[in-house]
Amino acid sequence: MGTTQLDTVPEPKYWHLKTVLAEALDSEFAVGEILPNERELAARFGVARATLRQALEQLELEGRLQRRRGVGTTVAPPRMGVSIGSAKDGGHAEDDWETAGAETAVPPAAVARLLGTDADEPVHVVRRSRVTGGQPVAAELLYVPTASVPALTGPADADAVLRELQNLGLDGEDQAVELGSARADDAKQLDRLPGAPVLVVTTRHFAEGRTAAVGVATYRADTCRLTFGSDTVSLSGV
Amino acid sequence: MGTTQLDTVPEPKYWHLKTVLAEALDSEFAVGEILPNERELAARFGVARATLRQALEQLELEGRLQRRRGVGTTVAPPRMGVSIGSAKDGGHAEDDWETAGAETAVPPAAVARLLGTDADEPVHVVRRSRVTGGQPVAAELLYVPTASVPALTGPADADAVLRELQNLGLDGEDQAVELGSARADDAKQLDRLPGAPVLVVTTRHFAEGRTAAVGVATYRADTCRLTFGSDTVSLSGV
DNA sequence: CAGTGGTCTAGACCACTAC
DNA sequence: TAGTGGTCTAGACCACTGA
Repeated sequence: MGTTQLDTVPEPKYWHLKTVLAEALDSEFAVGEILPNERELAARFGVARATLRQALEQLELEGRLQRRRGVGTTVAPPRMGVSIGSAKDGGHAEDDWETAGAETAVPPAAVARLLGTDADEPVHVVRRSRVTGGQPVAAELLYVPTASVPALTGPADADAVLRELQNLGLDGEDQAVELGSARADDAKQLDRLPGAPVLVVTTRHFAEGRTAAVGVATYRADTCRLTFGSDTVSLSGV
Repeated sequence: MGTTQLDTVPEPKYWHLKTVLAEALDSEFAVGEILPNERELAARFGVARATLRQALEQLELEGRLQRRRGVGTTVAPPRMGVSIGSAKDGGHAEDDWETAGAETAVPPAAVARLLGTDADEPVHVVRRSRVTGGQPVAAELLYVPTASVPALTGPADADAVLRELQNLGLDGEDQAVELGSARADDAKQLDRLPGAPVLVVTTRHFAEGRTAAVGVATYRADTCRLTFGSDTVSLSGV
C-alpha cells in the first residue's frame, strides 16, 4: 500500500502561509490596499503572530508587500526598474541624482583598497540621493581621492568635486552588486528602518587607466530592480 | 529638565548585538572557525535565543556568517566575485556552467511577457548550474521559444538547444538584478534551505533585434558579489 | 546518539502614526 | 489616544548532521 505516498517533508507553516498569502494577493487585493493587521491575520490562519510575521517578512523581501509601523501592511506595486549601467552609449535622458552634501573623511578600508589610497588617508566624500518616481530609491557615497581632483585644495563642496571629476574625462566603469543591510544613515535617507535589505552597488570610475573614484550606492531591495545594459524602460505596463 | 539629553532612540538589542558580534568576528575569529552554539551565545549575552538569532540572521545576510543545521555557525569567507555581464568583448576564459537537463514547459507569465510568447505556449527550458571555486553559486533556467530554434522539432536535449542558440548569432543582452527568495528546487541546487535570499538575474538574449531567449539565474546572495563590466577578478586577496 | 540550527507558541511591552 | 508594526522573552519540539 501507498508506496506512492510521497510523504513530502513537512512544509514549514510559514512557507505554506506565504504561498497562500501570495495567491490571495494576486487574486483578491489591489495595489496599495491595506491588509488586515497582523494579529487578525494570525488568528484567521490559526498561527502565532511570529509565524505569520515570518511569512510577511518573506513577501516583503520579494517586494510583494510593504509594511510601515503605525500604519499597516499594504500591497506593493511591482518593483521599478532603475538603470545602473550608466549610459556608456549616449547621454541618458535625465539623471535623478541629488547631491546632498560633501565632506572630507577617511573611507572604509574596503574602499581605500579599491582607490589605492592609504588606509588612513582622507578623501572627498560626496553624499547623493537618487529619487525615482517621487520615491527615494538609493543613497550613495562617492569617494574621490584628493589626487584625482588636484585643483581642489582642502574641503570642497559637492558640486565642485563632481565638476572636477567630469573634467577628468572618465574612461569607463566597473560595477559589483551584493546584498547588504541598510546602515542607520542610509536607512533614514531611504525611509526605511535600519537593517532593511539593500542592494549595494559598488562602482569604480576609471580615468586614464586608474581608479579615479569609487561610488557605493545602496538601493532599496524591496522596491528596486536594477537594470544593466541597454536602456531598459520599466516593464510594468507592457 | 535636561532638554539637552538626546535620549537617543533606544537601539534595538539585536542591532547592538550584531555590531558587537561583527567586531568580534573581525578581531577574534578566523574564517571557517565555528562559533559557540546559539543557546550558549544567547546566554552569554543575556538575551533570548530569538533575539540572538535576529542578529545572526543579519550577519548571515551580509555574508559574514554561514549557518548549517546540525552542524553549527561558522565564519564565512569574503564573498566571491562572479562575473555576470557575459563577455561581450572576446571570449571568456572558461564558462563554469554545467547543463543539468532540459524539458519543454510553459514559462511563468513574467517570462512569457519578455519572450513575447503566448501565456500558455510551451518553450524549451534548459536547467543549468554554475559552480565556482568548487561551490554551487547559481541555478539558472534558460527559456528558449521554439520559434528561436526552428531546427529543433519537439523535445530536445539541453546541448542541442544551446548549440542552436549559439548558431543564431546572439547580438547582445540585457540584464536585471533583484532580490528574491529561493524556490524549493533552486534551494536544493544551491545547497540552501528554501526561502534563502538570492539575487535573481534576468537576462534577455537578443538576436536580430528580437528576444531570442531569456535566462533566469538565482545566485546565492550570501556568498556572491555579482560583477559587471570589465573582467573583474576576485578582489579578496588584493 | 547527542548536539546543532530551524520552527513555533503565547504572551508582553515599545515606537510610531494618524486621528 | 487607539491601533499598527517592531522588539523581546522563555519556553517547546522538530529536522538534520556527524560520531
